Amino acid sequence: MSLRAILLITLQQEPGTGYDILQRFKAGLAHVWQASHQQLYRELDRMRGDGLLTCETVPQAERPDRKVYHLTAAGGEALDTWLAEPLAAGPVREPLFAKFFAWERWPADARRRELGDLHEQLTQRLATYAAIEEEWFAAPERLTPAQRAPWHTLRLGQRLTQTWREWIEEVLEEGE
Amino acid sequence: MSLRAILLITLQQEPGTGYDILQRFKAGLAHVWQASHQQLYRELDRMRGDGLLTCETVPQAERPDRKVYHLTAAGGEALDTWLAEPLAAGPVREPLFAKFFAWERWPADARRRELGDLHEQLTQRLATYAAIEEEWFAAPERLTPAQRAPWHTLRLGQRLTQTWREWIEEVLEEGE
DNA sequence: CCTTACATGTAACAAGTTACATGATTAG
DNA sequence: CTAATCATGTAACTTGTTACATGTAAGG
Repeated sequence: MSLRAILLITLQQEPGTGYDILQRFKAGLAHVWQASHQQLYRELDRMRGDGLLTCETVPQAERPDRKVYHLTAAGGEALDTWLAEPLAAGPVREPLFAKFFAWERWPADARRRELGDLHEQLTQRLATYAAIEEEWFAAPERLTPAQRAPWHTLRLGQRLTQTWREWIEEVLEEGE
Repeated sequence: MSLRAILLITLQQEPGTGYDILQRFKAGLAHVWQASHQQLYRELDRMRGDGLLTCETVPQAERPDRKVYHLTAAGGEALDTWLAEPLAAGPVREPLFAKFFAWERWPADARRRELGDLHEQLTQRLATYAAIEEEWFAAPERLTPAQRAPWHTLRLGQRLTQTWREWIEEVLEEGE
């Protein structure tokens, strides 16, 4: 259901094609959601079949037709229903943690390399977050609540990433 | 591949049946991995088919036979291969964040209820973590590295949970 | 010449969920 | 009587990944 909800939210803000939505994901929702184009096209078609969306085909010269999807009234209701009911807690699945349970078999050099690489990725992610924050949320106190809401998600992303990074540093220090 | 790796690790520590593995998940691996019994039985059978496990059927009176799975040499190699290569970063998918991008449509009371419930769940989880820590890791400085490794995963779990909880408090405060 | 942007899809597979099914034993 | 523990599975479905497929136009 989550992908559906994401698509309902995206299309409620503005109608668009599968391709458009992918671009929006890359631009602003990347730290919130990722999906492949195959998933999008399949899901959009199903949602149309379920009456949540309508599809308007816009022919183009020398290019495939654009299929612009719009939210229907039923789609809006489905979104409101989803927003109203609390989300079920997802299952815990942390593959990296599994390696810690096979510590003796996990070669020390592979471990240092893997944790080091991860540390670097997290550092990079923090830089990306900082750039997004500077560009969009430079003055959070002057934003409306609705504008500040996405900023909150960014802030949590930052803090979780920092927490991870500190932890990696500690683990690496210990196995000096 | 991750479920496979988890099963290889679990069975490398000690052979067992699907049912045994589920119990072990509940006992000690719950903050690392969760899987349903259907997933286990299916995956164990496939792994046997791929030569990673052997299956010894132990008949029992008045109960279904126990199917005890053991790691084969190929299974050990598969595990070592998995440990040696770094994990690919998983995609980001945080359904709760999506609601923040539909802030105006998200009713304030539903929001407060959902965040409040989540806060409570996280508090409960922290209590569970604390109990596990007291029971198994009371004196971490006296543990061997291999024994301390699972403790690290618990520590990160604690800190991530705390980070989440603080963030929820801030969001709730703001929408007073 | 090569890559990126534009714009859509099919097919097969892997992973995970939900529902259904069986059947004895033990504890409350 | 009810629920939990032991112990296994099948079937249908949803979700997500990977590989394959097509074709133009613009920019370096």
